[in-house]
Amino acid sequence: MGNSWIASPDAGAVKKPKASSPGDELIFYLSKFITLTPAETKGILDQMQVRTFKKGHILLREGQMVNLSHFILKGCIRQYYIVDGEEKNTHFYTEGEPLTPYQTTHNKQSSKFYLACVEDCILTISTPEQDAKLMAMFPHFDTICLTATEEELGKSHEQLASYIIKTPEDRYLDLLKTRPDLFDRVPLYQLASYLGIKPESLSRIRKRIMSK
Amino acid sequence: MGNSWIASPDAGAVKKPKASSPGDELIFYLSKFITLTPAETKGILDQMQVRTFKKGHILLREGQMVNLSHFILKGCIRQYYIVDGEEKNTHFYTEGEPLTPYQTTHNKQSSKFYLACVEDCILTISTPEQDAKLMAMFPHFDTICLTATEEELGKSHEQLASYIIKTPEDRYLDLLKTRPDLFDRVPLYQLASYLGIKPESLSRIRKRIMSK
DNA sequence: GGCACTTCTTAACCAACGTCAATGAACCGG
DNA sequence: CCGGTTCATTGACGTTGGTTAAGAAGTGCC
Repeated sequence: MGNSWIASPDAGAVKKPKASSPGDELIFYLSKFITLTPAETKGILDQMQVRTFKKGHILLREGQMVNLSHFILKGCIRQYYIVDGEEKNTHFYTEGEPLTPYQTTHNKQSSKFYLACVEDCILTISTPEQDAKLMAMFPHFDTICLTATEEELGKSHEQLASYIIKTPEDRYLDLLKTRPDLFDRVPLYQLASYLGIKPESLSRIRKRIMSK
Repeated sequence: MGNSWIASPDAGAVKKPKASSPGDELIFYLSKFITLTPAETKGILDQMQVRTFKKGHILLREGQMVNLSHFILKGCIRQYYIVDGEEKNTHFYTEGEPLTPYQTTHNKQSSKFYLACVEDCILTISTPEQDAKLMAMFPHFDTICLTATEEELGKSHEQLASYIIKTPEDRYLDLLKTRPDLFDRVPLYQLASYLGIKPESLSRIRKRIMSK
């Protein structure tokens, strides 16, 4: 609603050449790990391909072997599996997060999950070839990627631990604290499956908490 | 039992200079990602520090800021949190797996979990400085690490998905299939917490399955 | 406005896990 | 061999989540 970046009414395909602000998000992310020279910053922004996608657009389907990497400049993307005809959400990615299909890229396996836009999205897009080009341009770029990936792995381990250790109610309260924005962007029934429960149970948990 | 590698009776501290077979495990692991030249193989093995640890030895405690990396040549290590005085196991690492304390290393945070030897273990040990030295010796070593870390991240995402999607019974059956060795090495009550349930529930699940 | 669709909530009933307590098997040390 | 410890199992009972069905609130379209 009222998002000035979404100019075109058709789904996707609007190329955004190094516009002023969207690239900043990516540069900010990278500068968490390394200090970029102006030349490097320019090189990255010149390389950068940006596209918009409409709410509901499916970036990746089960069985596909797409291996594009994305970085979210604006919007929200959910990862989900379909089990017995039911969507099970396992991740919500938002602004400033990288999105790499590891299984597909390295093991030449087809994807087991879906990726879909929860809202209108602005994403960078890069092929493995483009990534390799950037690596070649900037010698220490793979060190950045290693650090970033290790950070993601640490987060993933912590999240896994929270599923083993905590109750769904605990996880709901955690999510309220750590990612309150999701409650304005994602319907509750999708967050329910992310918490590992059914929408009816989430309702009961919310009711239970209210009366405390 | 009858493990000829465990020669010394005291906990840890037995340095094993590039002995014949234990290093092979590490070289095999690395060769999954890259073809090593004989010189590289020798360099890695020369750098390699190996120590044995006795069953029950705690490698890392909650609150510590140790940042040693390990690679398991022999044995089994469990990662666990202590919540309300109870141990909650979140990972079991076995032969041929790397063990890096990401949070501690990068974010200078103290560890939230413990690492303990389930059995007598033979591990490589390396400091961040030694890792950096290897990186400097072999230009593409960080690319290997990136690939390995991305693979770990993919696995972690899949495991997280299994907790969101599956029932404890499903996870028990999965574990029987994918890591049957754990049932000979790890007591059931520890596997129970790994499956996200209490030992009593695991008993009931096993009984339920028996009668089918 | 009226209708369809989506999303969230509620209720009743059942299945599964947690809790508490007790039992028994296997193992270890003296 | 005995006594203590660890580990797995079982039963009774309470709590929580799943299932099914229904309804209410909000949204968009004709």
